[in-house]
Amino acid sequence: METKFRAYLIDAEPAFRNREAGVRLTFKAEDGKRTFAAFKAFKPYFYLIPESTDLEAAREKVSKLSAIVRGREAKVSSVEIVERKAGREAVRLLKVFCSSPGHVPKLSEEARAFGKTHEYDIPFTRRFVIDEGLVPESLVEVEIGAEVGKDGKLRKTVKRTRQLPQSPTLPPFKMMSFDIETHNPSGIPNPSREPALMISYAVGSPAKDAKVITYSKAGDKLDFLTRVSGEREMLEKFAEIVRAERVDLLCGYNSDEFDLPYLKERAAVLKADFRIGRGNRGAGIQVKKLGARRRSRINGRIHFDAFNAASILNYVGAFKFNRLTLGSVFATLTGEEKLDTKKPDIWRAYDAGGKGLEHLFKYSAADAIACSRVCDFVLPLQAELAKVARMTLFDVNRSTPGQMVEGLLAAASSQRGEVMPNKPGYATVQARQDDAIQGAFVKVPSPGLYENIAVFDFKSLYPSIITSHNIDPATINCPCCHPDDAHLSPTGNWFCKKRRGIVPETLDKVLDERFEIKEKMRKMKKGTPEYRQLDARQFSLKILANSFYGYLVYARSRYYSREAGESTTALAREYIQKTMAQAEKDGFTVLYGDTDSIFLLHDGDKSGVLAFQKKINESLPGRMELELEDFYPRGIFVGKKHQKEEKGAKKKYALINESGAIKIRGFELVRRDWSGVARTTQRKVLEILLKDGDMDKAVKLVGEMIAQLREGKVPLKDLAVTTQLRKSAGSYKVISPELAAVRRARAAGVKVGEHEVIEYIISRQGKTVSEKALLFPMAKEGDYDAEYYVNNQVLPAVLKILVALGVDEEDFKTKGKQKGLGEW
DNA sequence: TAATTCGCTAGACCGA
DNA sequence: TCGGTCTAGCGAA
Repeated sequence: METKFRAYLIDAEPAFRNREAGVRLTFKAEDGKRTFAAFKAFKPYFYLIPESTDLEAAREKVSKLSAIVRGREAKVSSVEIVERKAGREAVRLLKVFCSSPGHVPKLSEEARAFGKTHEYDIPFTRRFVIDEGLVPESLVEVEIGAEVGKDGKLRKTVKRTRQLPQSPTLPPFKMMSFDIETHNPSGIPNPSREPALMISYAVGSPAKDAKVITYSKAGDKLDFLTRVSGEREMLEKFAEIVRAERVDLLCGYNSDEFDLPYLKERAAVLKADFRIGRGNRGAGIQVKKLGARRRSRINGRIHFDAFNAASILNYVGAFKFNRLTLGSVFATLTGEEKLDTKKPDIWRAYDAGGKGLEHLFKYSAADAIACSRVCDFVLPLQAELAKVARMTLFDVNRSTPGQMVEGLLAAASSQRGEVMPNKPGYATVQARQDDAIQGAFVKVPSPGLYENIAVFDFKSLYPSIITSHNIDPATINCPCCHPDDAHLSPTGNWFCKKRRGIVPETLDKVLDERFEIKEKMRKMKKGTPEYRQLDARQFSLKILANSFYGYLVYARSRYYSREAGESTTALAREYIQKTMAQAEKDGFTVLYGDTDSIFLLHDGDKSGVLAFQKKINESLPGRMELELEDFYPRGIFVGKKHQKEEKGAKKKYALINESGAIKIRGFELVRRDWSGVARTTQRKVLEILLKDGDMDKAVKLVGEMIAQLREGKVPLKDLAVTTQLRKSAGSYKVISPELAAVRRARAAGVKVGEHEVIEYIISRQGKTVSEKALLFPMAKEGDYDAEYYVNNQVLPAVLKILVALGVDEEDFKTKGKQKGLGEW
């Protein structure tokens, strides 16, 4: 029996058959109807560059290597002599095969006695995907054969795979989201003793409704409940549903760390039949420690943790979430509110029963739906990241940007016939972290109100510098080029003009593809599934492109080069400063600039501005390009807090464009660690000044706000300051207001987790700000220190703006008094 | 085992 | 009580 067809390769796991190493590949048929897995044999290996020039002799010795791995003998299975490039050199070296992926670490360590080892730490399935030329989560042609095993059963084997041209489509996964609620009066989840109370789930994408499995007898009017007789039955029911629905992708929120490990342990405690995976392999959940976190794999299905996706996207700046809770992420992505409940209320509501418990059922169902919606949002992006980085969706969902860039470079290295550089050891990492690389140039602005501003920025500045100057750890100061005839950097280093480095070459491809996609998208109808997937693809390429510079100077990078990094930023500073100088020469006033942007004052004649842009672009090398961001009729810059001079504050400005859209950066109003009252007042003042330029109106508004504060009318939610304790509460040197508030709350018995994002207000009780700080849940409506909010929040936020626009500070305060607003 | 540096600001802390 | 310095957090790019 042999069949050939087209299917999506959706997962790859290490596997064995008849003691032979290989991978278990999971495919989803192109029409979405069938999911199936098959085995393909694949031998793990590593490279050895022997010290001795006698390769044959080295090969003899290495083939006899053995080691003890977990009490058993591990032997080298075979050794080949191959040719690869390492750095600038072409070398002949040994490719050492082992019989199990688990033997590679030990055997490569033994092999170090004979020379330098490489690529011994490339994850096995990633190695397979690259060597086989496959792109995970995309369509492949696959030939499946069947053979009869020793036990007489028929087993599917992958005979051959062929990668098909990539198209941006999401594999037709059968999706299911889920969420659990647990009983934890102590505040700390304890799966060995405390039961899981309910499991909610939602099937499909988009999921229409959620169901809740429970063994509670309450809530008989709720039609979305599935009742079972006990906790064990609940677990078994859930596993049964996952199997019956033939789920490919099970999505949770923080389920790597919480839900799945919890269920796994409950199943063990209760001896439940919890076969949630595919195949007959026990519970089917494997929980592995991954640094400080855990990751949970389900055999034969993709476990997708939307929390991981949200936190990475937040980290790289693709999205900005206030908090990484499901509710907050859901609200930011969909603009909707989710039914909420406080954590301690869960077990209380459950124990109390009645209405509270009904609310809890609804809350749990809402969580499953919210999780499903978040997943719908981030999944296309993660799938495209997986394709670009050549990792499975499961892996990419747990990867940092650094690991994704590394995945991409690993594939490029193999294609170029190179051996990858090794990861640095502990001492090297430490040394690399010692002193910082000089970064960007930021021009000091002068405070004031300006008219006719044009803003330019260099398109993908660092990536375009890297590709246009061939910046790479292996092209730096090459012996084949004379510095005068190479790409020269202000640091004195030069980069080869004859051979392309792996970093610029790979980055170039990423940028080229993104450009092509954006071009294609311009001609398409927006909102179609195809358009959305293309958008996800271009976005994932953007994220990756922007991570290359970071990877070059990241201490754990395989392609680290301090000099290459320094050259990138030095060139960036040079380009922006030269462009600014040219602008001045051409009669413009340069207002401001930060890293890759330039703010010019012009006389209202846009053609002059465009002519300047054209001239600059003609002088730029490679793919470097100066883009016109927008024209702004008005803009405001302010002074620094403690500075009498005329110098302005960097990274702080407000602009209004010709259609009236306002762009604000750096001001207190964009910062969560300022109160709502200060932020809204500042926003309104800026809007008035940018739109109507009416200073009296702005001043009046401030006065009104102050009066309201003093009358005690402002609600607590507008007074809360949000911040995070980024260290453990015990390790602080200085007791800040937020720390004091957390300590007070804990002393009163309120649970506050480490590193939690918290909100606090400044009450009237106490002398210093710290003494007055109270966590939001402990504060009482009306009990706030009005003078603090006037003098330390509202006034500092607006004064600098008013002063920058010519208001005299003393005069302003006197006027305030005359209008009967009290003293400040 | 989360790419980087630059910059602003607060409130605490400390010594005179 | 003051003014300078330090610690810490968040945002721009």
